[in-house]
Amino acid sequence: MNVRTLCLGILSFRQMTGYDIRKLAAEGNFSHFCEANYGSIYPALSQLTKDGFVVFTDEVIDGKPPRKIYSITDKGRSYLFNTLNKQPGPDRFKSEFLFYSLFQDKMSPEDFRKLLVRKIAETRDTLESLEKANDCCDHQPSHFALGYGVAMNKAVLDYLKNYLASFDPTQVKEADNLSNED
Amino acid sequence: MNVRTLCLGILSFRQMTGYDIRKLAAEGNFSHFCEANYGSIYPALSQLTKDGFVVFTDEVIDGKPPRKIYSITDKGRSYLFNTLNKQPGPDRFKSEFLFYSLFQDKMSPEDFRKLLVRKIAETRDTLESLEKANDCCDHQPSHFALGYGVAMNKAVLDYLKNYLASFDPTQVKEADNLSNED
DNA sequence: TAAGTGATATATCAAATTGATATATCACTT
DNA sequence: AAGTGATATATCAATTTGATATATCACTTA
Repeated sequence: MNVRTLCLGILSFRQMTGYDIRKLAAEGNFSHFCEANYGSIYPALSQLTKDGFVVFTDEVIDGKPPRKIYSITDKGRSYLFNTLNKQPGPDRFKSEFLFYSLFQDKMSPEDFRKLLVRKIAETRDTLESLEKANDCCDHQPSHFALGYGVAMNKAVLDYLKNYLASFDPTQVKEADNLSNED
Repeated sequence: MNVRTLCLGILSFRQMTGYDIRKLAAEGNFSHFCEANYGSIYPALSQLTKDGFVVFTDEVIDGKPPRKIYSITDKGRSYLFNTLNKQPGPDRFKSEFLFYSLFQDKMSPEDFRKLLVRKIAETRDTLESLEKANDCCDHQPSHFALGYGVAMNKAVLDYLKNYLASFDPTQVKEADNLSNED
């Protein structure tokens, strides 16, 4: 699925700017299972406009930066639902952390432990943000996807904590106290 | 982490051809947490050769296609371990399936159920392959990463099965009988 | 009040990567 | 003898990433 279809899908929920789409797809709840940046979103919107799948209105309000507000058209909607009838491709998971873990025996135990502790903190933060989002939108379309993310991250967090505990039981607390933001 | 580092890491375990690397990174056990294709691997190997991080020997055996067997150099090894000292980037997860799930209320229940059943079969196949791989290589460097994948896919499988059950209890068996290979 | 920071907003571009395709040989089956 | 599938290298258009440029506004802080 390319960025054009992603934009079309997001615009099917409500009209918005390219900036808004990027926020959803790189920071918001959508970002847990899709990704897109300005460099692909703006060209995608241009192409979709050319194809008649979306239209935009220039909003020029005095004292605000001008915006292009994109809306999906009937043609775009029917193209989207046609795409959605095809089978989705497989999930894709990339983890630099797991690649690093292959070299555990080339690192000092100290270094690997640090890696684990950081990953635990990161996973816990992700999990918390997913749970929070899931509580807020009980009947939203994203409820199922958020629950999927919660289940996945819970399992990963357990696995990591258990591994750290078997590695060194005194260190589980360290991860609990480390915020991921530093 | 780019494909050059990926190749370097894989070559640090043993010498092999570009074709072998691609198999690991697109089909083998490595493919569960990293990805690369010919189009990025061969250019990466050229660059690594230019940089002196790897060397290759031309193997020309009569009655076999000629191969370039790449090995990591000391310079390459030290560059790799230097890279591994940096912090790994965050995991990346992309799921076309979850994106599709956002449009559940735009689909017929029948269509969404089919989507679920297929995903369950796919996840079960992935899980089985990970468990099998993990059993074979108890003390391999990939043991931790495979366990991570097992934990993740188990949780996802449970979540999907529970959702399907709540959706329609008679259909859980259908997923159990459906092979993913069709 | 001036300066600085961070959010909003659009846009572009080099570099990296994907996904497909081309080419060729060998092993195996039909 | 023909066809299929695995081994093996290589290229390329299209897509995507990640960074950067530009500009305005809101807010804080010195």
